[in-house]
Amino acid sequence: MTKVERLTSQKKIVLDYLKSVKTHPSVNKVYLAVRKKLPRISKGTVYRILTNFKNKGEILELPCKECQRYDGDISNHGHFFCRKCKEVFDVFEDFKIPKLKKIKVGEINNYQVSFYGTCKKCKK
Amino acid sequence: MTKVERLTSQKKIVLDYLKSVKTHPSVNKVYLAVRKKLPRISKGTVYRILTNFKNKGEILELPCKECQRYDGDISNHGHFFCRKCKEVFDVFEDFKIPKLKKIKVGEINNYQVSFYGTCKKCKK
DNA sequence: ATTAATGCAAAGTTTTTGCATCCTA
DNA sequence: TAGGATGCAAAAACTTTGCATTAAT
Repeated sequence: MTKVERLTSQKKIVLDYLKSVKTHPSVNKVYLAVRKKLPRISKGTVYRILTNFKNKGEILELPCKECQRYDGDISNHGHFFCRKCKEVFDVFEDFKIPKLKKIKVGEINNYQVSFYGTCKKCKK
Repeated sequence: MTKVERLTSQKKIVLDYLKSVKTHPSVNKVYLAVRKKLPRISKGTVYRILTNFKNKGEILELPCKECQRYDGDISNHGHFFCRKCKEVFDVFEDFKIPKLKKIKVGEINNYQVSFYGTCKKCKK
């Protein structure tokens, strides 16, 4: 028998919160916000729910603060992250990012394009 | 007197390693690799050196595994990360990523474009 | 000789996990 | 009422930091 996922009030409230907000909250921010409605929720649950929604593609995890991998090649190329095997591949296909040094929000030093999906090996 | 940075053998070997390799090693991978040449190097030093090179723009930190912020808006838009105030902004400017469902390395589910720089407020 | 950088170990932080209990389907 | 999800707390994992010592300039 295949496992059937349940919709709990914790999940509903976390998702409502994320969908209602225009900021990009951290795990802790989500925890603090949700706790106003569900004072007994635990951080472990918030972690589990966020991971769950992320895996289903209902929310995005942003590539920001701490990132665990480094690249000595700082030339202009993208990265492909395989969700299955966690491998990282370079992407040299050309994608046109406008050479805007300044966009509305501020001045750009550099940018990165990250692709997520399944690599050829895992696809088989 | 302004502080003058020194070039140590630890820094040289870490950078050589990152520039010589086509993979995207984690902090721990770097540590293990470099330790073959410098058996007494500590992990703390590797962290310090990687942060140092990253800040100088000599290496890239990739937006991969765990990232601390989430976005309930999964529509197609980019993000701008201010290096100063750590704020995150949405970027709705249009950048043309080819609608390739399959590129050489695998099948894409989604992608993100991340910009790094200084936001207007911090620029002043 | 100065003093920046390292190694070490301890402290701090973040994330995961085991398990009894709760509650959705 | 079966078993997926939670709350709690402990463990694991990851990162930073203080300080004595080393070594680049």
